[in-house]
Amino acid sequence: MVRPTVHDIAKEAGVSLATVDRVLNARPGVREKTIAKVRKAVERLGYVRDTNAANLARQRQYNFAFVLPEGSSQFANALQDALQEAYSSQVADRTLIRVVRVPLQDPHAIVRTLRSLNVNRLDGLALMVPETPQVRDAVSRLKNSGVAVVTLASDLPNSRRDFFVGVDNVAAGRTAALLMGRFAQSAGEILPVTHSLRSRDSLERRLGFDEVISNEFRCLNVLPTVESYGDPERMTRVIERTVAQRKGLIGIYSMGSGNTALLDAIRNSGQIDKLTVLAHELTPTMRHALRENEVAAVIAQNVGHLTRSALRVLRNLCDNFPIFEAQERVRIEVILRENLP
Amino acid sequence: MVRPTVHDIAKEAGVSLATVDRVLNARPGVREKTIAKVRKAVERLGYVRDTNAANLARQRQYNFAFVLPEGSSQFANALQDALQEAYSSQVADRTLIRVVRVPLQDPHAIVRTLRSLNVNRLDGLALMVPETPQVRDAVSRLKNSGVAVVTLASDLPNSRRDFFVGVDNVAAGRTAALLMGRFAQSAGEILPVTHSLRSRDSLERRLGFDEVISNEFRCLNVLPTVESYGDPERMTRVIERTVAQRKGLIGIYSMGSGNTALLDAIRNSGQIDKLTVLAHELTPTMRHALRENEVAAVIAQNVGHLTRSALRVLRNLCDNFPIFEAQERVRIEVILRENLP
DNA sequence: ATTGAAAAGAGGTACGTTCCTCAGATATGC
DNA sequence: GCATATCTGAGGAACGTACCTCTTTTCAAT
Repeated sequence: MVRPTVHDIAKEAGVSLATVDRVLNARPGVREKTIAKVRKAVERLGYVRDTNAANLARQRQYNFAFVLPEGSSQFANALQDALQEAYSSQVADRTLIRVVRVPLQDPHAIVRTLRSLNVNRLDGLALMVPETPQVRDAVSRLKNSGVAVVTLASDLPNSRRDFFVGVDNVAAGRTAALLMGRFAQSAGEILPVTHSLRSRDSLERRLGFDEVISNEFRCLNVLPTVESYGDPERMTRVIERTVAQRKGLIGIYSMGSGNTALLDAIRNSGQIDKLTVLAHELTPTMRHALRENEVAAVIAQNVGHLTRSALRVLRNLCDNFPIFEAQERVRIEVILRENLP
Repeated sequence: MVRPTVHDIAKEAGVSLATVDRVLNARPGVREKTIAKVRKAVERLGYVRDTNAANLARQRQYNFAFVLPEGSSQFANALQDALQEAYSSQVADRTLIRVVRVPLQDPHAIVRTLRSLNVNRLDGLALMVPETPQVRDAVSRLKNSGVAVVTLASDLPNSRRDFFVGVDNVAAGRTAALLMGRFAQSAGEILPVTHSLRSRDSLERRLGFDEVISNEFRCLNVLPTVESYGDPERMTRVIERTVAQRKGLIGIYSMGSGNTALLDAIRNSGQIDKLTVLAHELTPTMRHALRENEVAAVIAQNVGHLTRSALRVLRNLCDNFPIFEAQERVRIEVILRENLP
């Protein structure tokens, strides 16, 4: 009982191999009746296409680019590492990946980069940048050139992007709130921090966080969000001032990047072991802070899943295949000191 | 810049294609120096074997069996579903999987099942059963017949099994303890429950749990473990009695299966919203309980990962390939109401 | 120098699919 | 009935690797 091949189908349907091939690959030039015959034979024999052989023969090359934030972003570094790993394993076979890093705070530089991509040599693009009108336009241009576009981790909901790969950030914020509420041993104030609320992910997390806190943990009071705009010194100043002045402060919720500076500031305030600190993304900094009990929990998304999902979606978009949304839903992971991977 | 092939390696190393093939597939008949030459060429060119072509040419068929607990185990059902899914996707191609369910409480039935496996038609076995001397012997027999054996979710550490696929259950217990300690709003007693401490996973979780509670949460007192031995009525009786009598009870930690009966019992006690309940494995029962706020958190392992990992490990064992332990380390997931997948 | 085993080369076929060409068949419109 | 367009058939060449046989080379021990 071996697996049937296209040859078996051809014999069973009483047609030639070429016709079977045309039917299986939905190429034109076959009558409806003949198509039905082949379909029946496929069903009767339980034929399943051998994807190994198909991929080998097809020799399809996917050219993808990943545009990620530049420099100090540990999360982006982790993503790039995951891509490298996908590349050297079989996950990314027949796909060429180019990673471009762009400065987060400079929308024009981002757009320049997006413009510089050679759309003739590009099948798909994965994008992790803040939402600005210029970026939306650039995405529109790429879509017009027939490039598949997915947003990664941070969505651009009003752009023409094809798909968003990443966690539901509202739910991530809700998860953070639930943890904050349950961990808190008394009433008090919570300070939300991020590099910028222009980043869609931060904004959505804040929404989710507020929702749960205001519905279920009335004794907690969420302060206005502190934005650092990627400036460590600004972060340090604001945190030190707030911690010193706000005597009712019991927790800090970091919704974006820049956690290294944030943690340093909290440490300097001398209050780190009195505060419940929650943050996102499992970077080396957060890993260390978890071990030291400085951070209560980290809400993370698995960068390996993220990259694999992005690649899968981009490939399917290129081939006009359907996307199985359930499979692409990235999980919200809760990392504590004891389940650090 | 296309991917290099074996031909390119042969040219680069200055040897013939046959020699490259011998080196890549670890066949004998090549001098150390030549092996080194080929290895260098592989590295210089960044050669990665095209697994599509390799699998196509190899025509290898793997025959695997999965022995899982019978009947009511929702976790085992989830595992079987995950296997089915792996089977119908490309994850399990060229592998034949047979699933056998055995009664957990009957070591002799388990051994009978293991004996009934035709070792000539079997390349590998994944096993999820409690640890008994008879099972250890059966594993030994299978190993003598050249069958690769991995334990799944629940380990058999003193057997001759090749590998354990599953979470570090001590760490899972520690994670539960950390959550229990942080969630608890006052001092009090914690009741640990399981179907049987003979199950290696329950035992280890209890160890990890006690470690963290006794080191860090002195105000919590862990009671002796209640064992239900798979009997729902016994479970109901014991739980109802304990909840009624122990006024200081603030939490319940379920380390094993049988959570449906456990939850029913707690519900009947009328104390469910005063108790912090933690349990393992994300079954439909637990999913519902999380949504209803009856359970604070579930510590889970991803059954998809588990099965994929088991398959990968079994295949590598069959081919005498190395196992990348880091990749096979299954994560301990913390599931709350808000990050339910 | 001769021998012999180990090492390396040369060349081939096979895996199942894709995709191509070219020829022959069938249907359609006039 | 004939031209024309549309289907279908036949055959074959790839894709990259595995694995086979049969030679030839290498190199150390005699």
